[in-house]
Amino acid sequence: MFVSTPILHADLDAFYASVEQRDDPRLRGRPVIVGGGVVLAASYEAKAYGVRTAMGGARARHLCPHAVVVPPRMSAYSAASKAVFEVFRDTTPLVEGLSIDEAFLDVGGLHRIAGPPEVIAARLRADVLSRAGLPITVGVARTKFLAKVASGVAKPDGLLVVPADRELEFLHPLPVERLWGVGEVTAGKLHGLGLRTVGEVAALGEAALVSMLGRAAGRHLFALAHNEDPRPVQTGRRRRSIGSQRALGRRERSRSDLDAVLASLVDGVSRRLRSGDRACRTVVLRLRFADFSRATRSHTLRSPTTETSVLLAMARELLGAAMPLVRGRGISLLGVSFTNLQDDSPMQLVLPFEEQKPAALDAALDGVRERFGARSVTRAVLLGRDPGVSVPLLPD
DNA sequence: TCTGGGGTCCTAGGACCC
DNA sequence: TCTGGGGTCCTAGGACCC
Repeated sequence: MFVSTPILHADLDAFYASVEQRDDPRLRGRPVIVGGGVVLAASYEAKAYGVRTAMGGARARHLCPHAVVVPPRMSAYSAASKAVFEVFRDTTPLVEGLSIDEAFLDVGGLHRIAGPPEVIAARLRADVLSRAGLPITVGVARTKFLAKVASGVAKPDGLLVVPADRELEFLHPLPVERLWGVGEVTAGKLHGLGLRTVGEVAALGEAALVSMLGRAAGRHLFALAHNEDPRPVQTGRRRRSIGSQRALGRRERSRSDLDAVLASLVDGVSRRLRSGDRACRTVVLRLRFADFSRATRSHTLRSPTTETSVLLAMARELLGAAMPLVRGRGISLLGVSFTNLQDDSPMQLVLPFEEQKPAALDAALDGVRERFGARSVTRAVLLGRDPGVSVPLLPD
């Protein structure tokens, strides 16, 4: 049935809410909302009342007054995610995580030992339920894109296999919102042209889509509507940025309040940066104003760093420079993210440095760069002749 | 009834270099 | 004295996803 490699898209159902229902039997069968100010997750019992992720908490409680609202327990979700990904990796080594609660699994080559994909998928669902106690939906298709569409259609607690010879038959009647990458804005533009199904989009030319949505988005949508998606399942993809943000509400904040929030954000993200053995070159400051307009300011360092002090100084400078934007509007959110991440594996090299001259030091550092193929040196320590003496050199 | 927190990718203009 | 075309990097903004 599958001419080429079948791909599974495995997606936990209402993940945070399911973890809460698993851990507290009193919540089972009842509408559960995770998160207070805004809905982080809603159980399917709550979704039946129209409660949706990202909805304001007040509106959600209005729609479903008898819902149980629980505060998020991120560490529990993180542990649950680890357990589920273990099941994934016991199924196949070719696992590409997309987020905390979903992944692609390449099960090509497993046919002989594990059976056809629909059997592998059914067993995966049973294993996740028995080992992690969580319901999961699996979509199976020839491409990543179609597998994801299939799991979306099959939710909740479902399994849907799209046979290779019936792909367009499955895809074309679906509403355009089902397409990965079509959100509110794009759907609105398509609706404006009277296009409601994937098949209607497919009938449109690529040029028309490109002129409406831009080059990449237009081509992407055209390809997906024709079920063209050659992307392989990729293991070992690394995170490209890390960040943290904090909503500040409506209240006016003093400059020192803002600075304290900024310092705690930078401190937290820097720790995560170091614990992941990464270094950062670009610091991005994110602001949201009382009217919900947004702005970002960024700065790129000449060499990557892991030092909180350097990163905080950068963030402070960006905030200072952005203050004129704030005037009269008030800040409702402050965020910091680090991008342009590079490896900061603890590689060390000791070079003799006999000549006490700066040029010789530069040459030694160049030697380190060359040896590791590194673009920069983020930390260096001078060791004295007396082994008890060492002097750290700060990055520039 | 106001709107969280974590990410990805793309675009477009300008600086700079060859 | 005037001037092409291509490439990379940085910055700001925006759409989208879970």
